[in-house]
Amino acid sequence: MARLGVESIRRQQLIDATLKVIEAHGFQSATIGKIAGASELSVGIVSHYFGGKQGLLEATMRYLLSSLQHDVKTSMAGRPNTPRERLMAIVDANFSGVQTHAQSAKTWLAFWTQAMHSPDLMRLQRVNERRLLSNLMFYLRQLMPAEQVRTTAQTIAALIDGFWLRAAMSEGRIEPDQAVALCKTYIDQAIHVNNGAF
Amino acid sequence: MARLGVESIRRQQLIDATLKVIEAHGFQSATIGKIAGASELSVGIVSHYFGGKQGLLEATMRYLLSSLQHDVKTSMAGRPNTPRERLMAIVDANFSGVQTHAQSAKTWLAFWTQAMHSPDLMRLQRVNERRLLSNLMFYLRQLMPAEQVRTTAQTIAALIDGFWLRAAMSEGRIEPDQAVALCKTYIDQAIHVNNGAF
DNA sequence: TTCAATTTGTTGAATGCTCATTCAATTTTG
DNA sequence: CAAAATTGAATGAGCATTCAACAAATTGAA
Repeated sequence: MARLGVESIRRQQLIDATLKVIEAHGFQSATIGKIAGASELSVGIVSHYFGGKQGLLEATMRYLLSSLQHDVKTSMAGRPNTPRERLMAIVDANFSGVQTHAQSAKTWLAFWTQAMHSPDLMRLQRVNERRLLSNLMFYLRQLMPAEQVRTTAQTIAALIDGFWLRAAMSEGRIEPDQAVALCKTYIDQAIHVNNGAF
Repeated sequence: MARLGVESIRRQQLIDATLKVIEAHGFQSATIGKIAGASELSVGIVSHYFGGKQGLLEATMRYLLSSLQHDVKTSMAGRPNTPRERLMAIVDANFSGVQTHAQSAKTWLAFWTQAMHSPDLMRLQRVNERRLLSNLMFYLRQLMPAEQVRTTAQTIAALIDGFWLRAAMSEGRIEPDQAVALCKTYIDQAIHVNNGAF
């Protein structure tokens, strides 16, 4: 019965171990040996299921990105379907991972850095960035003049990234709650200002 | 005559070479060998002047941070001494490095990542962050109610970091000019909104 | 059911590579 | 010639990858 199950179980074990090791020891010293140890499997298994270390790292980033997508959907599920609420849900989702795993921002940052020298990771990163941007623009379009939409979306995206970075650098000491609050404050400001108040 | 000069010349040669190599090959593969090659010196010289690779990396980050400080001073020099102009000068300075060296954002990002697992680099990073924040707060205090100052400063700082990150990820394709413009737009919005308009 | 045969899953020692560091030898400077 | 500066081959540590050997699960014939 476990024929098809074993493979996905092992893959997830290794991805979880990778995240754990990167959080604990940093990307540079996340070796196959440590990852295998953390997963209670052997070093050889990595090549078997992922073809090598690089494959495991890419799968791990894919997992992080899809988790984020999942968080966005979950965050939107129980809320009123208004443009403003949708924007707030996106902000919440982008910081919900930090709350559960206080140090996961470290992992993101490591992947961003790594992505700059790996075409595959870079591609993943871009897809995600575009999705966030077009998501934001879709809702902003319903709240302000068309010519303000793109720049506002870019600013929100930059804000999210900036606070993530801060969260990563501060060893978890910056409160995600605060970052969320400041992002939301900016969104309300932007809606207000771009409706003739400025 | 060159007794005291040689040391500082060699140090700067090696720091320049380090920046060049990181920009070209990435932080991970910036080896002593490549750095020595780029500086046209030998591998042994690194230990001689910096005690080892880690020492060279720290010195390089110190150099980047002091360059940024220098850019801030320069940027402020020829402008009216009003709070708003000072804020704009800070924004300009934070993106002037990107303009001259299109890929230096990569180096910053690499150092940020590295800093998270090196107490010395982390300390440098924190000092710099505090300086930026208190700088911003000093001028914002003259432009808005006291209770808005800290959060506005944090938002501006996050915006700057966020756009830097974007610049780094986009392989230099995001225009620093645009980032500067959006930061400035936010500052003017914040000044406006926090003076009773919202 | 029982037990080999076969397939599937897993191990970890051996291999070979990259790299930082060291330091005796060499060159340059004063 | 003494001191300072520089070299780069030698060393050894750390690491990813490989693969022959082992273990577990599955099958099917008796």
